[in-house]
Amino acid sequence: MSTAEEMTMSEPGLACCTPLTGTPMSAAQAEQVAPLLKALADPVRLRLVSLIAASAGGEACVCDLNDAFDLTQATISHHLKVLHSAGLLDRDKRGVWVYYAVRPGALAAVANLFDTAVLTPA
Amino acid sequence: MSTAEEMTMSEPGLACCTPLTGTPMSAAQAEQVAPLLKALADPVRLRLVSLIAASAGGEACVCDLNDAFDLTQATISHHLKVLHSAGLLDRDKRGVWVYYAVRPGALAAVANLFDTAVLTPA
DNA sequence: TGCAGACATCGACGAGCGTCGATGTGCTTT
DNA sequence: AAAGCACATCGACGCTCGTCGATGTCTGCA
Repeated sequence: MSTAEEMTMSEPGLACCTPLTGTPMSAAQAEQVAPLLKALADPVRLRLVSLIAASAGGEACVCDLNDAFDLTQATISHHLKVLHSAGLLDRDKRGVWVYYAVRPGALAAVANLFDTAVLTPA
Repeated sequence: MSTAEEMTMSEPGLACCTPLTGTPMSAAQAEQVAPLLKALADPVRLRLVSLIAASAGGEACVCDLNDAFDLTQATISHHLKVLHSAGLLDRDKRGVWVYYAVRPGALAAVANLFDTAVLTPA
């Protein structure tokens, strides 16, 4: 899987070289964060997370979420599985119904990434 | 685009209904934010933004970025175009070299989305 | 015991994405 | 004017993704 083994970064004497002032994100760190963002980078999944977070108790059952979209139940179930696999949603089965809840701190971690991490220049 | 006309699946008197306490994200808003996240949801692009932000002056030229990856120059150019088209990067051509800079406030806007928006339950 | 509802899984299809080599464009130097 | 460099663009390839209909699994009720 891991293909890269990069070194050669700087050649002295070139005019276009921009020195690094901060510490950029490592390749391993990027490969770890990207799936989180990829899980959120979909209009339907974004609305799903929003709907769940805006529900009472921070949780919602699938039947409610299903009615909020013009999509098949199979598709909604797929999107919920993606969000759950990414660690963004918690799954709780109660009887016939399944309740999904936003995992505490999951979204805050994403926000923190763009707030205090190496991504923000100033 | 819109394929289905959904049938009303809701029957009154069901136990699984979860009332909304907050205001969830609208479909239009989700369609507007998703491309931003989709542009960031790639390990290479994440590192590109990080490298640019960590560079002196918050900008870096393509030749430097190109050396940081084991990828073709065409691929790096493609990723930079994606980030630029998404409004995350500013492009500035100086002579032969092209400098990319993180658009001010772009990442803060994403962070703000997960901080104060309807996505955070508590 | 059997049936109906809620949700997950499966296989399939079209569309989009990441990557590449090759080529084009524009600037600089000789 | 010609050559060389930096970067963008162009097809093309394989792979992944979003969506669907069909089917499977489990629960609760008659």
